[in-house]
Amino acid sequence: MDNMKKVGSSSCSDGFLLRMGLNDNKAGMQDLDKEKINKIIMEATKGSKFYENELKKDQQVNQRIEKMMQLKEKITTQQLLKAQLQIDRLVMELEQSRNLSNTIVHIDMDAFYAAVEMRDNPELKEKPIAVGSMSMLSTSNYHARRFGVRAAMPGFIAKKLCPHLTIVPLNFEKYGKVSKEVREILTEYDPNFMPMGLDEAYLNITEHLEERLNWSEDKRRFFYNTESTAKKDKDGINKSAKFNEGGYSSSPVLFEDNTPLTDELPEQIAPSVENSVVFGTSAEEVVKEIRFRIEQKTQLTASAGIAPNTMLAKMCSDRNKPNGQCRIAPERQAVLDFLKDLPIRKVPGIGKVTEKMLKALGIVTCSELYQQRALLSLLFSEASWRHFLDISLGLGSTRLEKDGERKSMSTERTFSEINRAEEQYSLCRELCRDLSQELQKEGLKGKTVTLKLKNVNFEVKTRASTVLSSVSTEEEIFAVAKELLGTEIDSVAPHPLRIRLMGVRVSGFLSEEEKKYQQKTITNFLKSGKEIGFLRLQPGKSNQDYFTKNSESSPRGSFFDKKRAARQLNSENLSPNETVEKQLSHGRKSSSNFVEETRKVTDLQNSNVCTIFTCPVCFEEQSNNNLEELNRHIDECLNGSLVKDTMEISKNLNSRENTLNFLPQFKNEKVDECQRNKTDQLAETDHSASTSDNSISNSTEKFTQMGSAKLHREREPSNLSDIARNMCMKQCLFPKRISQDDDHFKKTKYTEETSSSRFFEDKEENVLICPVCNSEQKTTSLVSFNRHVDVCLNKGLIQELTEKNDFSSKTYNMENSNRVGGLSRGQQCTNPSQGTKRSGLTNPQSVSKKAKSSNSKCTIEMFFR
DNA sequence: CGGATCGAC
DNA sequence: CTATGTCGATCCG
Repeated sequence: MDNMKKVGSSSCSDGFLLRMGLNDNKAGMQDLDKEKINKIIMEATKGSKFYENELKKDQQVNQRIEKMMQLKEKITTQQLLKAQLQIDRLVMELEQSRNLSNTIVHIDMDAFYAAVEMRDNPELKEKPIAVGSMSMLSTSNYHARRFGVRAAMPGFIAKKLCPHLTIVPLNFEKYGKVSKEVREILTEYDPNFMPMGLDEAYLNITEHLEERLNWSEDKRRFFYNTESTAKKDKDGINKSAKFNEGGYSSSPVLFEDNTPLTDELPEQIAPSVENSVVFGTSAEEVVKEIRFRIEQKTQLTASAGIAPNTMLAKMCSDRNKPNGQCRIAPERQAVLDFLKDLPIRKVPGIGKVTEKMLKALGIVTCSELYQQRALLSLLFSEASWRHFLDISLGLGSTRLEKDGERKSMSTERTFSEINRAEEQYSLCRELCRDLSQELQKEGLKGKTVTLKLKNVNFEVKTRASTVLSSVSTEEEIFAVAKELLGTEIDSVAPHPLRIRLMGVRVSGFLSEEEKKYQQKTITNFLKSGKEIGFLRLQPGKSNQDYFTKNSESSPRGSFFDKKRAARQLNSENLSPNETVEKQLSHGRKSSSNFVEETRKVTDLQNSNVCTIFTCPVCFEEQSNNNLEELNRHIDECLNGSLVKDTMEISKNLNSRENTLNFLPQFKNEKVDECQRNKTDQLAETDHSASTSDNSISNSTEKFTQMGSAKLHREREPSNLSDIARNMCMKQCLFPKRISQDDDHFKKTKYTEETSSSRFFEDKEENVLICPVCNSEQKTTSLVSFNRHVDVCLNKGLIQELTEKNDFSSKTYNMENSNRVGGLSRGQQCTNPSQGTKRSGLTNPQSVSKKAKSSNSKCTIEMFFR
């Protein structure tokens, strides 16, 4: 039996192939090798529009990589060392927050759709099949995979790879049913389990495990589904066995992993009970039990991963696929061992592009990802490198977060070329109808409508438009989408728009809070600081113009200018009272809304309930009972005191730079901000860090608030941790030293002048803390201090730092700096944050980045958010 | 905000 | 005979 299993599993080339990701060798002779597969695919692909577009996209990625490499060239050893120090601090914090106390399970049904189809149609067993259409396959069975037939491959190409391939059309209804059956089982182990699509789910079985300890054997006993087995016997249990490929044992077709059930169970099986099996109390046993039950119930097999967090669990479930399971023990070292040689591509969230970019840096495995952390932090956005760091440390989410509110909803359709405008419009309407139905199911309304078009050359375009009141009905959505579509049609006129796909999306949903004050009292309206309908009131323009951003006004033009201009016009033409009323009336449906809003305003005036308004411009509370006064105040704010006021705020924010830059920024919103490259950001980092750490905290707090659309003005106390403070202090020292060495910093001279230098300027004698060894250094000159720092660095103290952190030095051998990889920036990691919750801002770079980005937007338009 | 891009399935 | 999907999230400018 044991033997058979082993033979079964090792001769099961499916499993092998899947695990390897590719089938390069050792496969049966009818299998195609990788080269041959690629050749066939290439022949089928070459010359197609699709392929040309793929090439184009590929080149874009290559350009990005090239850009990154250029940026990398500019990175100095010093920068790298500095980054290394910062990150290793962070690593220590992350280590401390590592949470291994949860047991997360990822369940993944094997070749789900294909397996269901095979189960329901015995004729398909043993044959290579795929589910989908000639245009696109959703999945394939393991037999077909030997020919290179994969999910997301068009059927006609699959046919070339495997002429005998049977393609079964999708039948979601059926899969949904099966999926439900599986979920019924899962919910017993974790009522809050998180399904991911029809064939995957995460469970947190921590609690179950605890309870289970006290369970009697009976509660852990499960019976073979004799009925089903009997049926299978008639139907052909052989087929079943074959379906499971490689002769996984007859009935429960499980446990081909190295701790076969049979080894553990004999004593546990109560001799009196035939046809049953008792599972133990360990996590592995629980998962075996789950898989056993799934198979008994659905005749389908699942793979599973057990680990301390979701990311690891997912990667784990991939390891012994199909019909296998794998566990990462809740120990730090076990996690690191698992990751050591794991290709980054296996990590959820790392896709084709990210893989390629990292590969250009010589990074293929997770441990390399760790080794290059300093470099990555200089080349990628903070969100990206933090995510990389989480990955390389094996950190991930330890709870199954309720999927937050959705942020968008969309629908799209591919079809054969449509080029008649009329048809395009009706298609568009259809999409809007579908979408609106879905939206209304969830009771959602959104303010942004996006139209997506793919032309016959596979080039994709999206065009969005944000309107002032949220939409959800077919008519409302279509009204916006129609405009967008019209603009696109016009833009290629007199040629027809030749498209093969159209999609419509709605986003910008109202939050719960917003939904409430959508019930609009003027008080909430003003306090919320939400848009006020200035735009609509500009004479000579139809409202329509404002609903699509295609009117002549430059899209990047100053919001403020528009708003103010409109506002001024209003003031001239309308009494203050009317102004507010008008502001409240929402464009398009103005007549009905207007009446309604007017009534509300009147109500408001007649009531004494709300006597305090927050001015949306200056944020001062206005305790005016009457709207006239309020309007007058707003007018004043907008016309006169605005600039002054804002500058005061700016000063309050305690950033010299802000104040200095405010005016130019105000006049010309297109600050050089956007053009800064990553290296500039370094300068920025140093710069902000060079002010006192107090000011950093304060301004950070402040900016954060500003951005958050909550219009508080109070100053929050600093809440940076001591560690972060410390880091900021260190930051103060390094910029100076780097600025002497690095051309780039010379360019941004103002940085030094405005802040950094004051640490040194008038003091011939300083006591400075060496950022490396932490000892106090009396220095008479920067040069001598820097010399000390150099010595420290060269001593390899960084290594010590790492080792203190007890980072497996085998696994992560961080040779200093010589490994300077370098890349370009721009790569974004788009993975949903799977990171564990971390407290606050602990990284100077992040501090400055936040402050900076908020800073750049610290114009009046901010107040209108 | 708008547009493009990435990744999951 | 042809023929390469749908969705949500994120990030930059």
